[in-house]
Amino acid sequence: MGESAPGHELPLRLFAAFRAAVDAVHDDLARAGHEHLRPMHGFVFQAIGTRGTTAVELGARLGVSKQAAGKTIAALERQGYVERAPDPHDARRKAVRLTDAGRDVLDRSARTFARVRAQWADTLGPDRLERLEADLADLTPGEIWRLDAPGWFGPER
Amino acid sequence: MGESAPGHELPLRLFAAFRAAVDAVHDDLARAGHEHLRPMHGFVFQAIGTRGTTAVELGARLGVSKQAAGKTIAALERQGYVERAPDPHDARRKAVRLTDAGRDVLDRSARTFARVRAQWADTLGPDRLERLEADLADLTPGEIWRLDAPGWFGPER
DNA sequence: CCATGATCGACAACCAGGTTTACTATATGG
DNA sequence: CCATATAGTAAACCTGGTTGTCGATCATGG
Repeated sequence: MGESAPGHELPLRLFAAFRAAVDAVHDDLARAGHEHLRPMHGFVFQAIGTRGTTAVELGARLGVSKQAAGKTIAALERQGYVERAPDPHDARRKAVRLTDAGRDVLDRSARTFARVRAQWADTLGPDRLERLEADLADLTPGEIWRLDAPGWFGPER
Repeated sequence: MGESAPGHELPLRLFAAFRAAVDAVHDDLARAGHEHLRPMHGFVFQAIGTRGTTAVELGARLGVSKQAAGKTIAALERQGYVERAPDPHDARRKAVRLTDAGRDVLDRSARTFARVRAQWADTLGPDRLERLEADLADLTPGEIWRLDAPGWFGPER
C-alpha cells in the first residue's frame, strides 16, 4: 500500500505527456515557418476549425469573453492565419475563416499528433496504448472536446 | 488499423485528466479559503516547496525570468503565502519561505491529489492505474519534475 | 588588499492576453 | 413598430510575462 511517490506525480506525468505531444507539434510548425505560434494557439486553431466561426462562438469555445476572442482573431488576422468576411445573412456577424496558412497549421498539427501517437504505439505497443486511451476516457468521461484551456490557465477572475 | 478519432484526442484526454486533478485541488483550496489561487499557482507553490527558495532559483524552476519570479513572490507575499527574510550568509539574497498559509496550500494539495488518485484507483482498479502510471513514465522518461509550465504556456517569445 | 567580474534583487517600460463596462448596429418577436 | 436581444468594437484596467538597467554584495585573481 505504501505509495512512495508524492501525490502530484501522476498529474505531472499526464501533463508531461500532453506537453511532449504539443511540443512536437510546435517544433514541426516552427520548422514549417510558423515560428511565433504558442501552445495556447493550438486550442484557438482547433476552436476555429475548418468550418469557421465568429467572435462570440469562439469566445464560448475557448472559455473567454467575446472581447478577448475578438482580440485573438484580430491578432491572427494580422499574422495572416484567418480572414474575416461579412455574413450575408446577418450584417452583425463577421464570419472568421482560416486562410491557407491557417489550414496548413491545422493539417500539420493533425499529422504531427498522429506521428506522436504512432511513436507512442511503437514504445508501448498498440495494445497498451489503446488501453491507456480507454483508461483515460474512463477517468474523464465526456470531457474530451473542451477547448477552454486559455481561460482555464490564465489569471482571470 | 483505422483510427476513427482525430489525432488530438489522446493529448486532449491527457490534458483533461491533468485538469480534472488540478480542478479538484483548487475546488478544495477554494473551500478552505484559498479562493483566488489559480491553476498556475500550483506550480509556484511546488517550486517554492517546504525548503524555501530565492527569486533567481524560483525563476529557473518555473522557466521564467528572475524578474517575473520576483513579481510572483511579491504578489504571494501580499497575499500572505510567503515571507522574505535576509539571508544571514549572503546579504544579496532574500530567503523566500512559505508561511503557515502557504504550507496549508501545499498540504491540502498533496492530500487532494492523493484523494483523486484513490478515486481513480477505484474507477480503474489498482492494477490498471499502476499500469497507466508506468506507461506514462515510459512515454515521458525523466520529465517528471519539470515545473516550468508558467513559462511554457504564456505568450513569451 | 583590492580591483574586477559575477550574482542577487529591484525598478522601469513594455507587451500579450485576459477582464468589465459601455456603446453602435442589426435582428427578431410581440 | 417598438422592445429586447445579439454581434462586434472600444476603452480602461489587471496579471504576468519580457528586456534593459542598476546598486549592492560576494568571490576571485593579481
